[in-house]
Amino acid sequence: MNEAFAFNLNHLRYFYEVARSGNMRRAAARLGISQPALSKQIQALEEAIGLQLFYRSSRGLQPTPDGETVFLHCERVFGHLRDLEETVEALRTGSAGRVTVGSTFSIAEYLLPEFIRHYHDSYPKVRFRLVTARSGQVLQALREHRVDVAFVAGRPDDDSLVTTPLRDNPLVVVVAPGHPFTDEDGPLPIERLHRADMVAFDDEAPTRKLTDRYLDARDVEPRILAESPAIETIKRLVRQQVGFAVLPSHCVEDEVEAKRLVIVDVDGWDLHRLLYVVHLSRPPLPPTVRNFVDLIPVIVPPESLTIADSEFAAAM
Amino acid sequence: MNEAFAFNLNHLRYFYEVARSGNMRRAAARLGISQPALSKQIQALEEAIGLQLFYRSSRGLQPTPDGETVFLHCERVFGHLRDLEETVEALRTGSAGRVTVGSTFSIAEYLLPEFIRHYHDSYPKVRFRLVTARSGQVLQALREHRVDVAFVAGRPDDDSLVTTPLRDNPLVVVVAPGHPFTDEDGPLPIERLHRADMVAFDDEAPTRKLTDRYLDARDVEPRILAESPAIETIKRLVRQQVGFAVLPSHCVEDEVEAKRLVIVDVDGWDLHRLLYVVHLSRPPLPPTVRNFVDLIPVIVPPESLTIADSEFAAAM
DNA sequence: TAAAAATACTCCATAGGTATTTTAT
DNA sequence: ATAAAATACCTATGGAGTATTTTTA
Repeated sequence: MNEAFAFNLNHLRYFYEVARSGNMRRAAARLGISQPALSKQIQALEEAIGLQLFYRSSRGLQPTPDGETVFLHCERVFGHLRDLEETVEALRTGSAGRVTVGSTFSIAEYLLPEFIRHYHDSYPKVRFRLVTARSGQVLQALREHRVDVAFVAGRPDDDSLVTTPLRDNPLVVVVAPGHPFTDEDGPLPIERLHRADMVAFDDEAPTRKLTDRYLDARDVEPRILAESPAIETIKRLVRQQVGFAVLPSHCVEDEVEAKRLVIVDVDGWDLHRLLYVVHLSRPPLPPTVRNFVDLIPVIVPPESLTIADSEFAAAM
Repeated sequence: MNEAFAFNLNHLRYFYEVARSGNMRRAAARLGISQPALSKQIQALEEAIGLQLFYRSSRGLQPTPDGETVFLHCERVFGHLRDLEETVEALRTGSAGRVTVGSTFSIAEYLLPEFIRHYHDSYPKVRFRLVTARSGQVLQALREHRVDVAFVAGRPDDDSLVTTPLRDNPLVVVVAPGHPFTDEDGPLPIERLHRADMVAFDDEAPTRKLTDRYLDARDVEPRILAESPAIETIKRLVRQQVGFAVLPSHCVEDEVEAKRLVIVDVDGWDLHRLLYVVHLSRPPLPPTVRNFVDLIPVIVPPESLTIADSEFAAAM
């Protein structure tokens, strides 16, 4: 079945050192063991593999031709073992390896590139894999070890997970320039959203659920003309004047800057959620991942923490 | 100085098997050890290299990314170790390796090709190295392990050597066709060699010493016109009518057959020596060499053994 | 609750140590 | 006579066993 090796690594190390020095006393000293111990192990090796490996004389030991052959093989085996040790060392220090990140689409698009670039400056040999999905799926991947660390919106209620608040992430009402909401003088009363045309995430998306909840609590029920799981699609529809949308503010920064979208100042609007970095509480994070997580610049206004968070958790 | 490895081969074997089967119980069974023993060793390995190698769950174990990396290295290391084991196995059975043969010029030229071809039929993967020198040098090479086996003329008196008679090897008087010795009607009286022109080995050669002794004992002293260590040179000189020579009979077979040399029937001529296969009594012969020696076709007429032999030994 | 791994403990095989003998030049 | 390896004998470590507990799905 699964045969053990006839020899072990110490046998080979000892043999190698004796072959190199041709002298048991010296070899034993270099190996940090006694001469008789070494002598015995060399004999044990010869016995185990059934070959005479040295010519003995009163001047020391000289490898036989068979010994020379074994010697060459040892060099190759040791070479690979040193490779393995170096790899292990790199993995242990986190200077090499791979980090698999799971993230929602929006975080992957708007925050991760910066985090990865930042980390990469310090650890250029570590490679990245990115898995994007909705928060729930990302967390499932985390639990199944398909990703090392997850970026999600809202704190998952699972004590096998370690969650760290990452960003306060306001959801804002956006419309295209020229939309009736933009005519308003002063803040838009929230009632104006009632029955208004809206473009929304599909109803699996946590953001959609959160938004529905928030509007419902304020007796606002928009007319949802279009649904999509893709932010880019939603933004495009809004720009086509299909309706308003509620989107994470960081996802519309560029368009607002370019005046392709407008954030509507809805009276009393205060919809937040927190973005979280999440990893498993056990086993301990591998060093690469630990380093990555430690280098993420966390920016959370302290006052925004509890309320928005609990509200979101309830919506999950 | 010379650092031990943080792990041993069993650690790697165990890890490998667990990673393959994802199940300690099964892996332990395949490895022929108990589950707790395996569990402990896997933990010891993780401890030793400082990396978490598996995700544990109640459904078994799954390698971490670091574990996967180590796994790939294991495969390479095991590949080389299997190579080493196969090589050792081949050397042990004698099916591969190298035999270094030391031989006198004449034996190397006239007998060895046949021996090697014969052996090669059974062991095609074994390579040969041939070292040719005079008997004394060949035996010295044997003592210093520079050759595995020696072919020499005459039994060396050294009880660290094992000698096996190989061939009875008559030394014969040869001349070119047309030489005066060939005019004789019936056997040539040995006195005719006295003062006759002769081509001889140089005076370091054992054959020369033996011949000198033999002739001297019979009060014959030829005039040595030319000396050479090389048989081919001597034969060429004889064919040029420079004189007669005393040569090993097996060295002149071809020329006698082709009538380029003639063996002279000297009255009462009876000069023999034995050719020997010699190896060291310790250490035991490596299998390749053992097989080679065992396959040498030894052909010695029993009656020729003792006398010729002792006479030669005295001449050494 | 069932299936798996981890722990607790006991035991023994063996690698290694010291003292000494043997071997070869 | 000397310098080396081999042997004899003892010790202790760690790898492996059995019985049991812990964990998680």
